[in-house]
Amino acid sequence: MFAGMEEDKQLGLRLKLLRERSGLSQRGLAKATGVPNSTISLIESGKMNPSVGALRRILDGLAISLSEFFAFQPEAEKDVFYAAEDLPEIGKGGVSLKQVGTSLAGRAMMILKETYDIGADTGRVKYGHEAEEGGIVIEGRIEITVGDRRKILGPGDAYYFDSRNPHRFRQVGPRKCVIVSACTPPTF
Amino acid sequence: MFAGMEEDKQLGLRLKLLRERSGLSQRGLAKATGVPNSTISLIESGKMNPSVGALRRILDGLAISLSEFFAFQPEAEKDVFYAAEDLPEIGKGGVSLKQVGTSLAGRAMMILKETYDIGADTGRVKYGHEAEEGGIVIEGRIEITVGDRRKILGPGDAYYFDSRNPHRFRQVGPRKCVIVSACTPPTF
DNA sequence: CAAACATGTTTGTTATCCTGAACGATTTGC
DNA sequence: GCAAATCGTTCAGGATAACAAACATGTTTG
Repeated sequence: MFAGMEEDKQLGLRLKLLRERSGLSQRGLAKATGVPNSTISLIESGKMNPSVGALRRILDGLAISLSEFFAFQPEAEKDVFYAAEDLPEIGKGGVSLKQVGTSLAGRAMMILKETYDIGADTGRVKYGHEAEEGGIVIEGRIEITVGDRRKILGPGDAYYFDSRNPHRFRQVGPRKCVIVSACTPPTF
Repeated sequence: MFAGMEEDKQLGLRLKLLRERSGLSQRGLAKATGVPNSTISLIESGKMNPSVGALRRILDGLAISLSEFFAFQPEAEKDVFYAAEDLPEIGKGGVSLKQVGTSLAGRAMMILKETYDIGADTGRVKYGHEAEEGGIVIEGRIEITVGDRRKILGPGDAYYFDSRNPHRFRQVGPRKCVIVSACTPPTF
């Protein structure tokens, strides 16, 4: 036995739902993808933890990308309003990120309220992450480095860049820095 | 050898970038997740096609969901800083919109700093195109109506909705309201 | 310089994914 | 009514992912 049995069950149910939605049987999907029906059965019943490659081949037959598959939420209730204290918070090393929405799943973008403590520094980030990213400084000052460009921004100043560029955020000055930013996942 | 070698290379590269972004070594991530460093090495170098479960355990250590991971795409180019006074401003009836970026062209989203004077009201707005819109209240209070839902938000509170729904923003309380928001542009 | 540490890589061994084939249970056709 | 077809499931096997330990190469430290 292995650890992630519960997660495998969920993954299987998700696949089953998507397969049935497209009107295919396990064998039909097997034929379309070259993956044996037994594999599909085991995955759907949560008895197997598939490899990414196998899952990809199966999803190809459903014309679904891995990104879409994992973003898919059968019963996703999309909230509209979020109280300040309910925003999920991600903290690491003097940087606090408050995230609008519980997850990127099904969202065109993620909005963050970022708080940088005195001296906080994201470190030199060799490579970027999401697709595009921008924001406005609310209070305090921050030094932002994007590629070979560097600038110190204060309240009201803004930035917008392709976040696949290497970038670094470093708080400067006597008070903490607050930024509201947004970043987008690529459609892929 | 197996078929999806190229895909595994990309997957590995992606993981490597994300790991390095968070400043962890292979061994550091291994320790944080319980997954051996050798496994991480093999995955990153594209020599292995990991199971979903293993990948999930690894990504847990990076605080990244599978959904976010597969939505991630490396590449690069384009960046800009904007001084507060250079932000293009659109004003109409007590509402001031400061727009990050001079043009929407080629941008995945538009970021706005919205200032609502006392009593300002957008009236009912409905976008024809498919778009999403969200934001965080910085100061003051505002009543937001989306479809049949209505709520008054204060500093730190947030919202996110499909902007095809009719929506309305109305300042309330004794002081002007400032919001930083983001919305997706029309898909041309 | 040498010892100690850190990094990513490679090597066996074990666990398990993946497969083709066989199995019961329904449904369809004549 | 009895094949024939279709459905999802289960079962041994070869293939390979996952693991622990050793390896190679810097980098830091005394």
